[in-house]
Amino acid sequence: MEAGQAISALGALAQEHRLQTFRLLVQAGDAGMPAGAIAGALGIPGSSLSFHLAQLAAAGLVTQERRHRSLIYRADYPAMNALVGYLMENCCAGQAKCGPAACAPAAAEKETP
Amino acid sequence: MEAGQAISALGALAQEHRLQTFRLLVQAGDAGMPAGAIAGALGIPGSSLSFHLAQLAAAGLVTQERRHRSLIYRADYPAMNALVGYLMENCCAGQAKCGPAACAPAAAEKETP
DNA sequence: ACCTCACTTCGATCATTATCGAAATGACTG
DNA sequence: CAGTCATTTCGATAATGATCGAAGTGAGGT
Repeated sequence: MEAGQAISALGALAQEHRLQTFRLLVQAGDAGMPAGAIAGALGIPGSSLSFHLAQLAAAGLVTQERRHRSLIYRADYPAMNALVGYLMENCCAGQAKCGPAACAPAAAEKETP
Repeated sequence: MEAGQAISALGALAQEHRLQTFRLLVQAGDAGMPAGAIAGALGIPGSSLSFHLAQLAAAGLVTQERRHRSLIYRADYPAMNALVGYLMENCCAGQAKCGPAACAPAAAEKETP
């Protein structure tokens, strides 16, 4: 992972509504959530949420897929794993038992072998 | 970890020079680095670095300790672990093999049993 | 006790970002 | 093929953050 990507991702998460959104999607797992449901859960107007979802998508943290009339958003687990891996890279000069994190729901495993 | 703390920490890391600083300290491990050495490594004026170090400290990501004439900064590993733990909380609705990350150099172990 | 050096605070300027309602888009449904 | 509904784009406003030089602070050395 490059520094610029990491900064984008961290900046995307450093905002109340976007962090809530991302955690919501992380916990939703493979099922994802439609934009409207997220807006409802956070209690913010759709236009505001759309702005935040665009930022998360630009940072590579979420993906979207059309499902009937709704757009389903999902957390991008490989991106999340890459981000924490970047933060902890060469941790403690490699001297200690520093385990990298890894999260992979069933359907995302293809991207993180 | 509370949401406000996580947002502070993510916001603190979402900046080129602060991210570089933090990663430098993560890799420096228990030894830490004096402010002047960091400023030299990044090529930025001391006043700018001081501003960024204050933000990292306010977010709880680094600690400082006086050592002779220098101030030694160190990454706060428990805070880092808590942050990634917060991001991955209840990941995938708990259905998958989601391992939390943990990094602890020798001298920091007391804080993460 | 003074002086020196490492670092921080101050003040001003510039740039980026969050917010929301209204209007537009575009894909499914009947 | 027209209507409807979920979502995005637009435009304007307000707030927050980054930058740097100069001046200040305070612990250590001599």
